Amino acid sequence: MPRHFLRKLDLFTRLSADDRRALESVVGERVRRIGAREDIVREGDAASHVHLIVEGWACRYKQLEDGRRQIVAFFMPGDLCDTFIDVLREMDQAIGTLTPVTFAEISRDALGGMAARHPRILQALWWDTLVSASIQREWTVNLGQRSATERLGHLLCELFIRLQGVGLTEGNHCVLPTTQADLADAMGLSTVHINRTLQELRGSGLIVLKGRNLTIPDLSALQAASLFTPNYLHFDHVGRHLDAVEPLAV
Amino acid sequence: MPRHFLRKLDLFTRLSADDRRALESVVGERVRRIGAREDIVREGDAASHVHLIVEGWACRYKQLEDGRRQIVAFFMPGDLCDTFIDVLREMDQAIGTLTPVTFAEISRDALGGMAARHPRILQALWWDTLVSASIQREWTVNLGQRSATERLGHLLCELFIRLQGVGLTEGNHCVLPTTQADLADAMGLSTVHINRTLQELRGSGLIVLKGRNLTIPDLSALQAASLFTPNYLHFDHVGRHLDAVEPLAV
DNA sequence: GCCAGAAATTCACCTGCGTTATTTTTTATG
DNA sequence: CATAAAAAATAACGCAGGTGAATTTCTGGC
Repeated sequence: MPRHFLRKLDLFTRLSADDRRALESVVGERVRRIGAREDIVREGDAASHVHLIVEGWACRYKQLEDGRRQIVAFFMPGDLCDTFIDVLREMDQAIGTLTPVTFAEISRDALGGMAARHPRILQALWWDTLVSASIQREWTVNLGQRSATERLGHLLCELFIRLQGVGLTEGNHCVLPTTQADLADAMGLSTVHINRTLQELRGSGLIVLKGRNLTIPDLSALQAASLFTPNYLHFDHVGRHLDAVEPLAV
Repeated sequence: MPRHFLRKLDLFTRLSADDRRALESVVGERVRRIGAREDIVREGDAASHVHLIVEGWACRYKQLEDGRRQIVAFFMPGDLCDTFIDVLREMDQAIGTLTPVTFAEISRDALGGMAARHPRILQALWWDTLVSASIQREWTVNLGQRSATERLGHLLCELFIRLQGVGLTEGNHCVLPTTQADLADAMGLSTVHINRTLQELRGSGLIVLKGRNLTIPDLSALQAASLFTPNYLHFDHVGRHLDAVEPLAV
């Protein structure tokens, strides 16, 4: 069940069969499925559960009083939301779906218990949490300094490489299920300008985007154009590269 | 020595005298002082130490290849940088001083050992880490959605309340040691526009700023003008309010 | 109290992106 | 397959904030 999640943790550490079994059982306990454009967690909710995205995309967002919405993070299969959240009392932002989503709802006790019994899993959860924080910082850089083209290009690089990390790319191609309005809310740009910017990226041959199908013909070219460096994703902890990760047994 | 830090943790939990002594000894082990505009940590450094700001201000920043700089976080006395960082291999951003800074350099082993022996401290460190992450997310909202005036007002609210949390305000007044260029780099605006925006905030009576001296005559007015809500700082975990925190014994 | 460099301020002009509105295309749904 | 609703694309115009260049005001060191 937590196929993509296990694959992602593999980027960081080697989990034992026992670890894997424990994870699978905790994750399998309570799995739910909801439609697109619904909330998994609302602002102000008690911080009681951790959620693992099994299928589909979601986002963390904050809605301002006057309606403006900022997406502060995208969640894709394999992503854990609010891993160690139980220390805080209530959620300060909401988590909503962008597509229909299947997710596992994990109680703090179940997660804590497992972490206590499986130190490598605990270590991997920390890594995942720290990487999320690192991504958040990079978003700050992205919104603060980069032009619309660089900014959007940077996001596409990040999403593509993260999808690669959980095995959801095929060659230089992946599925990008967000609408242009979602991208706009994430990048602090208007939908009109997202559209213009996508045209520009298309025009310069850096991306091919038809419907939900994204192809990046030359990832390093897009990276260069977007001032993107992947170090902040910390995918290289154990000194392996993506290509070197053997396919995950399903 | 870690006076402000202890005071901040007090917002979250009640530490025992024993906890406090342990913290003090770990923090006192290696204290250094460096000048303004120097780096404490450079991008690419091994992630070996944790730093506690004892006096002065610093920031986490990232410099793009072409010279643009984004400040992604401000550090003030009592702030811990990269608490659980040892899981990651190398730093993806740098930490530099804005003023002369006194800081404690804590080895991962010393911190880990203490955390293992003092569960309440561990819990408090988690809280601190999660609050930092929450602040980072709010910065994303700030840069993505708010206008220059709201954005800067929001930052000033946050800094003021954080200073309050470590006992560095007097009434509605505090010291703001940043230059306008620093504020510009943090807010993704030009120095010229930061200047214009400060004038505007002054003109509407929301702030009084002379040199490093900042007064906020009516904090709730500034909050309202900036769409600021303090929930993301999670200062209310134990249900107490700032006013109710007794002065810290020094 | 003087001096140099840093910081703040001001000015004039410009551009990247926003806004509003309309049209076209795609995608769900009965 | 028809239809409605959502998403994408296009267009015209406006403004928030950027740029570059002076100028003035602070600040720290002697």
